[in-house]
Amino acid sequence: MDMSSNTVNGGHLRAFIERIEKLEEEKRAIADDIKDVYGEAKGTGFDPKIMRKIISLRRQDKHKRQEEEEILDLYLAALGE
Amino acid sequence: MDMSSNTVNGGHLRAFIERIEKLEEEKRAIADDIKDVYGEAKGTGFDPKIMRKIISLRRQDKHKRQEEEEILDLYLAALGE
Amino acid sequence: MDMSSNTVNGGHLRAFIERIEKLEEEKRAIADDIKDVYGEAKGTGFDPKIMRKIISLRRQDKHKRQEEEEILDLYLAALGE
Amino acid sequence: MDMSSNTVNGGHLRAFIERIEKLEEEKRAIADDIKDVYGEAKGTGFDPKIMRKIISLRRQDKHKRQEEEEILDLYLAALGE
DNA sequence: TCAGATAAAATCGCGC
DNA sequence: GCGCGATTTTATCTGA
Repeated sequence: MDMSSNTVNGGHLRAFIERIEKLEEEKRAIADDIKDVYGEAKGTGFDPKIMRKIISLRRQDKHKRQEEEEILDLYLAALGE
Repeated sequence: MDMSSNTVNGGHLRAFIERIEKLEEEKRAIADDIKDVYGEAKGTGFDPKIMRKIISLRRQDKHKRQEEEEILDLYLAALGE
Repeated sequence: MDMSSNTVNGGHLRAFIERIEKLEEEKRAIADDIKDVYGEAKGTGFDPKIMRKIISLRRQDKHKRQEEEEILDLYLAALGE
Repeated sequence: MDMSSNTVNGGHLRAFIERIEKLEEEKRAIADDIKDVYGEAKGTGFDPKIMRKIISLRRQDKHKRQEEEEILDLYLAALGE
C-alpha cells in the first residue's frame, strides 16, 4: 500500500496548521497590546468603558461611510452602463 | 476660564484612541490572513472544519498544561505555609 | 380593526418571558447554592481557589474528551465520503 | 507515617467538588432550558433579541425597586431610632 | 441571503 | 476597588 500521499498531505496539513497558529499568536499579542493601552489610559484617568463606546461609535461611522461609498459606486456604475 | 487642561486631556484621549484603533486594524488584518490560509488549505483539499477542530484541540492542550502548572504552584505554595 | 391577534401574541410573549424569568431565578438560586458550598468547604479548611482550579481542570478534561470524539466523527465522516 | 487524615481530607474534598459539579450541571441544564425557550419563542415569530432586551429592562426595574425598598427601610429604621 | 456555528466584546460577579 | 474569571451578549463567518 502506498502511504506517500498521506505523508505529503500530513506535511501540508501540518504546515497550514502551524501558519494559522502563528497568526493567531500574533493576533493574541495585539489584543494584549490593546488591553495594555486601555490600562495605560485608565492609569491617566480615562474611563475605559467610555473609550470603548467612543471607538465603537467611530467604527460604526466608518462602516456607514463605507456603505455610502459602495452605494455611490453602484450609482456611478449604473450611470456608466 | 482656563480650558488648556481640557485641550491637553482631549489630546491625550485622542492619542489613546488612535493607538487602539491602529492596533485593532492590525488585528483585523491578521484575522484576514488567517481566513486566507483557511481558504488556501481548502483549495488544496483540506476540510476547514476539521482544521478548526484540530487547532482548537491543540489550544486546549496548551491551556490545560498551563492550568496544571498553576494548580501545582498553588499546592506547593499551600504546603509551604 | 381587529386587535385580537395582538392580544393573543402579547399573551404568548408574556408567557415566554415569564417562563424565562422563572428559569433564570432558578439558575440564580443554584449559583447561590454553589457559593454556599464553597463557603462551607472553606470553613472546613479547604482553599476555594484550589478547588476552583481543580473543577476548572476537570471541566476542561471533559470538554477536551468531547471534542476529540467530535473530531474523530469528522474524520470518519470524511473517510466515508 | 499516618496517612489517615489525608484520606479523610481527600474524601471530604472530593465530596465538596462533586457537590459543586452536580450543582453546576443543574445550572447548565437550566441554561439550556432557557435557550430552548428562546428557540421556541423564535419559532412562533418572536425576536429573541427583543425578548432579551425586555427581560433585561424588567430585571433593571426590579433591582431599582429593590434599592428603593432598601432606602425606604433605611429611612424607617432611622425614624425608629 | 439566511440560519447556525464560531469567535469577540462587553458585562457581571467574585475573591483578594 | 481592582484584577480576574466566568457568563452573556454582540459580531463575524461559513455553508445551505
